[in-house]
Formats: sequence, C-alpha cells, structure tokens
Amino acid sequence: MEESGGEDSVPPALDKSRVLSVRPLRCLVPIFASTPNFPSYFHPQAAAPIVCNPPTTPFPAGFSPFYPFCVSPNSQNMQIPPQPPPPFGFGGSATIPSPVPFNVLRAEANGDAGPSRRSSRGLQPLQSEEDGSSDGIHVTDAEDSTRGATAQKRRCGSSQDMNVPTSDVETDALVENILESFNLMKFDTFRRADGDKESVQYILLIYDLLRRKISQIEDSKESTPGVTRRPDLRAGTILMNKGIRTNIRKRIGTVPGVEVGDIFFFRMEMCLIGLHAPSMAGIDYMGLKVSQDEEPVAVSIVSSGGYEDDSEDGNVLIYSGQGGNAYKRGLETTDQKLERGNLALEKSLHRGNEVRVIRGVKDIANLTGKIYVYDGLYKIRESWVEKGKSGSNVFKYKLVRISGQLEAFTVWKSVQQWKDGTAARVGLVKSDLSSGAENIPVSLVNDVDDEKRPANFTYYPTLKYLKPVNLTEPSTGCSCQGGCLSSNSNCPCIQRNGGYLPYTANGVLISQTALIHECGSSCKCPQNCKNRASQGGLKVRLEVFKTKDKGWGLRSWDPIRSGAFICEYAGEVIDISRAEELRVENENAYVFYATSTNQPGQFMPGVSIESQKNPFPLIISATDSGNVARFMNHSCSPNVVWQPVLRENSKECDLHIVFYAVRHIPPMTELTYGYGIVPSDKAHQRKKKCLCGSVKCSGYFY
DNA sequence: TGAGGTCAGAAGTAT
DNA sequence: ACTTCTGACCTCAAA
Repeated sequence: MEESGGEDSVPPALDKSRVLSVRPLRCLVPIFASTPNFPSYFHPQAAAPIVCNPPTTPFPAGFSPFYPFCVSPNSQNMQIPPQPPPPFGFGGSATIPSPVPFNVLRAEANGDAGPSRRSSRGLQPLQSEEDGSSDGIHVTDAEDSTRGATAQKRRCGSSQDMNVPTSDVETDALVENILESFNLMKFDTFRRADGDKESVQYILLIYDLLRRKISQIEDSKESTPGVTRRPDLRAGTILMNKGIRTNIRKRIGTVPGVEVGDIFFFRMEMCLIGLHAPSMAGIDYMGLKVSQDEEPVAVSIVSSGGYEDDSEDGNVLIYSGQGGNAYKRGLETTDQKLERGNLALEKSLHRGNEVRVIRGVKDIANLTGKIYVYDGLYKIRESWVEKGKSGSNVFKYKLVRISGQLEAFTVWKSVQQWKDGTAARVGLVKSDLSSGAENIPVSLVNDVDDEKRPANFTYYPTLKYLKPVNLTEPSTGCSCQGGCLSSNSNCPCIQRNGGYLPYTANGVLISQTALIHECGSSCKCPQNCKNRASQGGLKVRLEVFKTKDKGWGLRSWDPIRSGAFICEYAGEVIDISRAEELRVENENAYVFYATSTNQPGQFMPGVSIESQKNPFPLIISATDSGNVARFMNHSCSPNVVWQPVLRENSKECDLHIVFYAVRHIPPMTELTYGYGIVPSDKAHQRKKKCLCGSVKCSGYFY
C-alpha cells in the first residue's frame, strides 16, 4: 500500500487525523486513605494464632477462613503490633467479626459519605504519586469512588430489576471480610502509584481468591438460565472500587512489579496491576505532553486473536488496528478510522516509544479460556492499511521485540515444538523418568553439566502405607451419580468441606484449609467428579532438570494457574524414628514432614502462617521410592504449597499430601515450596544455606 | 467434542 | 454516551 509509513516520511494517512483535544487523559488522582501492610504477610515469622474452624462460626466453614483474627474490626486506630497479622488466615472462630452486609456499604457509597470523603479529586495531579512512600497498593475509601458507587448502584439495581435473587449475603460477607482485613492494616503510610513485585502479587492473590470464592458461591446456587455469570468481572469491579490496585498512573515501558513472562488468566488482572488498563479494548494509550501540545501514544497492546493478527516469529508481531467491527463476525464491517488506539499506535511509530505487548494464547487446560503472556517491550517499525478478509480497510502495525529481554512468548513456542516433535529438547537425558508410571511423561533434562541422572530411586506415583493406619472415625462416601455438586447440600462430601465444593468447576483449589475432603473409593460418584481434583495423576507436563546451584529441580512445560493441582508427594509413610535413622544415614535423605502446616513464606490465603498441628500428621520418605515431588526445591518465596487431602475410604486412612500452585506459574519456571520446620532436636544442626534468591529469603532452610 | 454464535457487561475515553 | 471485546454459556454440526 502506498500509505505505508516510511521512516522518514509522514504517511498521508496521518493527515486524516483530527485535531486532538489536548487534555491529560488521566487527571484523577486517587486518594490514598489506607494501605495494607503486606510485607508482614510474607514473613514466616509473622506468626498468628490459628484456630480450626468449627461448624459454629458465623460463616460457612468453606469461606470464613480468610480473615485475620485477634484484632477487633473496631480497633481502627490501633498501633502497629509487634507482629502484624497476615491479611488472611484460617479464621479463628471466636474472633471473626460478624459480617456486615455489603448493602450497608452500597448505601454509604451512594452519597452520604462520611467525613472521609475527599473533595480534592483531580487536584494536585501527580504530586501524591511522587511524594508517597514505599509500597504500591492504592487503597481508597469506597466513598471516594463515585464511579464505583454508581457501578454498585447499577449492579444492585439491575439485579433487582431482573429478578435475580439479591440475597447475596454470602458474597457480601465475603467482600466484607476482605475489606475488613484491609482496614486492619491502615497503619501503614501513604503510597505512591508505583507498585512493586510484592504489591502486584498481593493484588493478584486477592483477586484470584475473591474470584474463586464468588465462583464457589455462585456454583452452590441454582443456575439461572440465560444469566451469564462473570465472577472475573465481579471480583475485578469490587477491587477497582475499593482501590485495591496498583500502577494506576499510565506509563510507557516497564511496569514496576511486573516481569516479562508473567502470565494472566483474566483481562481484569492486567487492569488491576496497571499492565493494561482497558478491561476489554486491545490498545491502551495515554496523552503525552510534547511542548505545548499533547498527543496520544500507545502504551500497551493485547494481541488475542480477535483480529487477523499475525506473528511471523516469536519476536515480530503484525497487529491489527481496532474498530471497524472486525471482531464481530457476521456483522457488517466498516473501514477502520485513524483515531483512538489506531492513532496512538501511529503516533508511537513516529515517536519511537516502547509498547508493551501482551499475547493471548489458548489455554489447553481450560477449553474456553485464554492465557495472557506479558511478552515485554516492542517498538513499532511500520504501519500500513490493507483490505481485511471482509473487504474493509484495516490498519496494520509491525512490532519488533526489543532484544535483551527475558524470554517469554518464545518459551511457549519452544514448548509447543518439543511437544509436537518439531524440535528436540536440548539436554534431554530421559524422555520419561516415570517409565510410564505417570499418564504424562516426565522429562529428565540436564543442560548445565554432565551429571547423567539423580541418585537411584524407584519411581512410584503415590503414597505407600507400610502398615495400615486406623481411621479415627468411620466415614461413608457419597452417592452422587453424576458427580458432586455444591448445590446438593445433602452430599456428605460437600458437607465435610463446610458446605462447599473445595474446587472450582475447572478443578482449581479455592483456598487452603486444614484438610480437604475429596471423594474416594467409598463414594459412588464417577472419577471425573469435581471433588476428585487431585486424583487421576499429573495434569501438566513436568520436567526434572538440573539447576545451576541447587541440584535437581522441578518445572513445568505447561502454564499452571493459581490453585491448580500439580502433584502429590509420593513415597513411604514412615514414623519419626525411621525418619531420624534415614537422616543419620544420609543428610540429604528425602524426608517430608507433613506434621505441621508451617510453610514459610507461603501466602495463599486461608491458612495461617503459624505452625499448626496437621490433623493427620504424616512423615514420608521418598528416599527409595517417590515421584516428581521429591525434586522440588525449597524457596522462601515459593510458588507452590502443599495441603493434606483425605479421600473418602471406609476401610483405611487414605490421606495424601497434595501440591497446588499459589500463583500463576509461567512455563519453565522452577516449582518450589517452603520446606517448613523439621520436628527434630537436631534440626538446627542440619540447617542448610538457602539459595532461593528471593528478597524474602531467610538465609537457610532445613 | 469442538467450533461458532450470543450477549451482558467494565473501564476508560470522548462528548 | 460510546467504544472496545471478554468470557460464560448456549447451540448445533461433525467426528
């Protein structure tokens, strides 16, 4: 096309551009009312008492456990406690405040704002962003968000209009719990608009938790035909309204706390952490001041397959402009106009500014789902107009990735090639370490040195009880023919989990608890029952690999979403004396102590960081036989946690130690968990230097 | 089983 | 008020 933008000529297309209204695209400055103290959350020593949740709590046991404890919600002007509680915890029954219906908040938000309402919105732009202090989450008062108020009003109103049951008491209590836990941490100072890794992870954590919980509640209700449930949007809106977000100020280039390669499962996640602000649109842009004028420049784009985008190789992207009904199949298309995002991209081409690129990939694990991969910074090299398939004009932009960044999307491409056999995995020692014991092969890879394999052991995919373990109480399974459903309150398995299914519809753990009750051999439900998420073997393609300095480690070829099942800890169940023997024989014996749930640095809400007696303590030796789990290294900032899971079995104890992801884990990222404290007098002698490299590293582990 | 259609909906921009 | 396109759900044909 003649219109192609050359490097030294302004393309004629630009002439079409209208005079821009030059106003800052973002002039609203949020008020920083309060702020959570998340760092405490990550400190293993930030101990908080833990209480199991008896059935008499004000909340159903399935979702009360999110809330800290010990501090009355009324003690707003509390002082910083010596050891501040983590934002979430396995709720203490006696200390959980009564839930305040969310409606109350809505009423407040409708205008009768209390003294905390700020009228200075829009004033002092940028100032508070720069002179704030350290961390980066915004917590604005609900009253501050007038837009939020209208959104809530609208939601409230519309649900009444549509005659959808408004008894959202559960959801309200849920939100209230989270809110309260934020209020509890109002003792921190102001923040600026820039996030950091912790705040980003923290927000994503809360988002996913809230989303899963809303999903859990929705699942437990009778489904209303025709009503599309969007827990992703619900959770997103709530956090937006509460100001639980970061990196609000738009920026060109890197976003603090977000790394190249990070993955997301919902567009809302990227909104909340400031990676890509529009909840749906593919092009994010901002006004940039140039001398007197201001012009729009693109800051980030999402390439998700809605348009006829094309990727020549992993480092080049041909991106289509927006508009023109190109994405609405069946609808009449029109020529795209050089306005909004398209204009911003055009300007960015000429300014030469960096544009963040987020690539949407199909999620193989969740048929309908999509995964968004942050692929780092690109520059726009050229643009042109071409006729789309429908015959209308479409803008095209060629983006080239800036070199020197961490690999991201290309990793996905490589994995795909290893899988379909078009490329060989470099350093492959053995194609299936499990020799067929797992339903998915487990690769053994060493591209670091010439060590051929780990010390000898027998691959065994599950737990071996050398002697039978008695059940404390006899139990009976369910008889849910088509699989257990949250809406079936008669199902004994659901009841044992506090009235809710512990997993979402796509098999994601909702939150940690002292014990998950899965269906088992004494249940009549089928193998694909939702309450058997940890059964049926591996779901992701794992690889045991030689690390640079920590011996062998474990990672996954596939992306793993937060809460997803990874594997169980296999081996022989032994007693403490045998464990001691083993460790005397070999300091590096593979012994797993599932005796307390102390997992330093773990931060999946629902369980206290405090050491807690496991209701069914187990010690497992994977020295002679075990599975992939034995290769998982320790980290003080782990991406995996373990969780006891009891499968219904009327004859014998069928307890398993199961690993779940605590956050979204991109492909080829090492999987780690917190090893915890070993119950032994000699433990301190066996302290090992920790090499996890985390900022939160305590320096050693056992 | 999977591809394609349907549609209410959110944040941000523009008017 | 408009723009943008998501993500859950629904439908129907193909395997």
